[in-house]
Amino acid sequence: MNTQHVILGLLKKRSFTGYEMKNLFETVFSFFFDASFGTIYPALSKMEQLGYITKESIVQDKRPNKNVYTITPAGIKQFAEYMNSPVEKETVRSDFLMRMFFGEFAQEEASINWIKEAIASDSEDLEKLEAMKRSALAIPIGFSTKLIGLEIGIETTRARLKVLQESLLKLIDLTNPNMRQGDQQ
Amino acid sequence: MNTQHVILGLLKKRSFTGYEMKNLFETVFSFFFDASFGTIYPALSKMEQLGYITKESIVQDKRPNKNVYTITPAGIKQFAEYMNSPVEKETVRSDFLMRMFFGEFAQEEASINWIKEAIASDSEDLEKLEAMKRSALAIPIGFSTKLIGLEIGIETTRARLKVLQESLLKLIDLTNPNMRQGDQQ
DNA sequence: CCGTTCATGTAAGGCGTTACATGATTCC
DNA sequence: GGAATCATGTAACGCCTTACATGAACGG
Repeated sequence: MNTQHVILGLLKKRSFTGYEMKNLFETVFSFFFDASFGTIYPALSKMEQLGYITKESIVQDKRPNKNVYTITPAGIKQFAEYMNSPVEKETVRSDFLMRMFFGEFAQEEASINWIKEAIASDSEDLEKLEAMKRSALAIPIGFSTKLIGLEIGIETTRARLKVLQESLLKLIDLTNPNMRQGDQQ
Repeated sequence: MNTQHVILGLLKKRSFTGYEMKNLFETVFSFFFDASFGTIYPALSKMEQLGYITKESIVQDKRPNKNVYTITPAGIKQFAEYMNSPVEKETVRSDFLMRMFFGEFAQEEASINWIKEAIASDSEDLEKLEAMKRSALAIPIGFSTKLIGLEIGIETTRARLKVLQESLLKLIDLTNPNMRQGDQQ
């Protein structure tokens, strides 16, 4: 799976500009995919050359002109090939977990701060995902596989948060052995 | 965080060969990092050139010769710089979740099979992670941030599995509306 | 005998990031 | 007045994947 496949999937639904695609990547896809403008625009040019998509330039006033892309039969075929290929293994790259692994080489305070940051960031993510779920359920169409990504996002983020919060308490206890419940510095 | 930083972190603990590093990436790091030989060996050459590590060639009989790498003061400094840099955002790339998102463009049977495959793969991962946790706890040193990665791996995989199993039942229900509990085909 | 482990590397190509470049409009 | 939104692109560079290349020893 690469950016081209994802773009084709989006364009199967309707036509989009590169800018709109980036917005989707930052919201609905944020949990399992990302691509920057530096990836999207060159991909669109290449796909147009390859005949998978066509470009229509739309002149706007009060706004910059925009290019709207539409999938072609060749693009539809290409997307079908992707959907028939074996599913690739999920990859995760976590600088945070790497630092937890190398925790012995960091100052205790640094580790504690990294965990606090992770909790803050995961909490934000969780809120966003829950908001997305609410809006998805507001239009009731019954169950769709589209909800699976959202559900997995929500449940795994909750699980992470729980582990992080418990770990933070344990670490603080180790760093400050004299501090007990109710104590204040 | 890139492969060089991870290698430096490993070598802070003790010296390793490229081959041994790859084993670590496949086991203890598998949940949040990966690097293939095609990444590791060129990285080691470059790091030697840059003076971050030194190479010692060891001749073995009954086994291929090997190169054991050791960190230098320059490498230690480089690693410290990494540990002082801001933590990068975690990235996930999931072909499986993308296909769930594009589920409407796949045959229902294909979606069901992908979910079954995901359940099988996650179950295997969970067993491996739990085995790793057991061996980590067998040497009791109390709490260490190293356990956080393991815990997060275990708890998020459990959360994923739960969502997947529930989703599978819902999908099968939709596909086969006449099948009820207790029915057999 | 066959698969796995041990062990290292190269080469080509694809993919992606980051920074640079531009600029009007609209909301606070 | 300043930040965000709308909107597209290039260029350089770095990183990583995949396939290729080699080959002995050992366990089942």
